[in-house]
Amino acid sequence: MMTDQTEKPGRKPRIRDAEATKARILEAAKKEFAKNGLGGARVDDIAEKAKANKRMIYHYFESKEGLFQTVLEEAYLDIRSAEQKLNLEDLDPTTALERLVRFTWEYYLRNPEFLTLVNSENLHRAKHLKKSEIVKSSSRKLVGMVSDILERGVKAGVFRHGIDPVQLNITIAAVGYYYLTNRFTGSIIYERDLMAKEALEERIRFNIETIMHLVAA
Amino acid sequence: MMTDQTEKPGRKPRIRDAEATKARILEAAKKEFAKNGLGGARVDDIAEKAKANKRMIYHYFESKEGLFQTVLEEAYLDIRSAEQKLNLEDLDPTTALERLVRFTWEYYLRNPEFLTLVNSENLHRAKHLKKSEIVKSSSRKLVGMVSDILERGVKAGVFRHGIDPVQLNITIAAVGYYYLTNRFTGSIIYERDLMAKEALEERIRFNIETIMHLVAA
DNA sequence: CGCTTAACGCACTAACTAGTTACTTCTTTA
DNA sequence: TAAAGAAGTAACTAGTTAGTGCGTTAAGCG
Repeated sequence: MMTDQTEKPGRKPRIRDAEATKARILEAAKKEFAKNGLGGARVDDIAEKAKANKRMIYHYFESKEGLFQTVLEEAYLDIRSAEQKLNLEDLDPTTALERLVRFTWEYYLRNPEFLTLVNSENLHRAKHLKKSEIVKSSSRKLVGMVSDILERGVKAGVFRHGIDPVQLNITIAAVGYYYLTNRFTGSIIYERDLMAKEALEERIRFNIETIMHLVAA
Repeated sequence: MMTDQTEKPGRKPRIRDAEATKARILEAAKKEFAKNGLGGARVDDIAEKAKANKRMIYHYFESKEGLFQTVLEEAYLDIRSAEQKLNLEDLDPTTALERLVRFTWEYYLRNPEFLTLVNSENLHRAKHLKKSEIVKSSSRKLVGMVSDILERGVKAGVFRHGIDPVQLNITIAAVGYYYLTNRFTGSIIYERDLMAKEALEERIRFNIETIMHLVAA
């Protein structure tokens, strides 16, 4: 059936912008996947919230899983690129390490979707991330950064010798990640509001202490 | 329609055992929820794997969410009860703390469903756990245990003063939990098999070091 | 032994869900 | 300016899914 739209003066002509539509879909998808997981997210809801047609999702991303993979990859690239911008190599080792711990904490705090996306990906045994070569190479840089800080610290006599940069990296992530991803069950188990302003401040202080005691000479 | 079963000599009469059926359903549900999350798990699959009829799930647990809540509650009670059996109050503070760190790690390692169930519950903002009074009270005992170890350690001059037992508790959980729940993405990011025997041994050693340095006087 | 109660099972439904078909409409460029 | 191709849409399909209605069967008890 044909509708003669020139007859209706009130209708707005659709503005076409592939990149903008793609970006809206990705943003909506990130929120939905983070809120409900890969299995719980609904393609129809994502389309609606992106103010796009569902068909466009399949046009740009092939499938729901293809969309998830893109969302996940972008999330990893975002945190890795933010880490690069810290310029830790220009700071003395102690300051650099503290800054990384603080950054990691604040990134998780401001981007809680990242935590949920990673959890979702682990539920699926990382089958989407496996395919992403660029995420691997950007992660290598992060390990290199921490490795460099450790070496400089040992040379300066402020850090102890023999710490594995990968283990340290994991631990820096762990002390923030666990607290924040489990903030709901944690608030019940420990009977305090883990997301209260003072609680958050106390936690980052504690985390910095933990890491500093761990590396101290 | 009526089937005269006395005519068929080969058929085995169903053995009726409400408790056993309930237990089989719970066991199957734990596995399914852990594998696929609350949203991804299928009630039909749970029924099949429990060798029970789907109708029984609704008979005993009212709904899929009711079943999830029971599974989750049992999981928490199991770890809390295992912690109680450690008898940490009979050990000197340093040994007691190391034992708790090791126990937590090994529990997570042997019961990976626990990690996934907790993740799933946090995706749902802990709405099921909120209702469970018994989980709260058993968690209070855990914090009390750590609190006691810390106090004894300070008195004995081996631990430093002023450490918050809740923060310590969270950190002990964190360093194991993060590593294991993110073992799939972690193995890609850090380009090593995090679940290899030596990797696991290295990690528990590192975690004990982390906690010991943190509390050391 | 017969009766009640609780365990159990089949077959169904109403709502949902990922993905598709078959179009229309806008934009660019030869 | 016309044609081609890309962006966008609505309605549909085939398969799933949580939850139920209702009948059957075993076990315990007076």
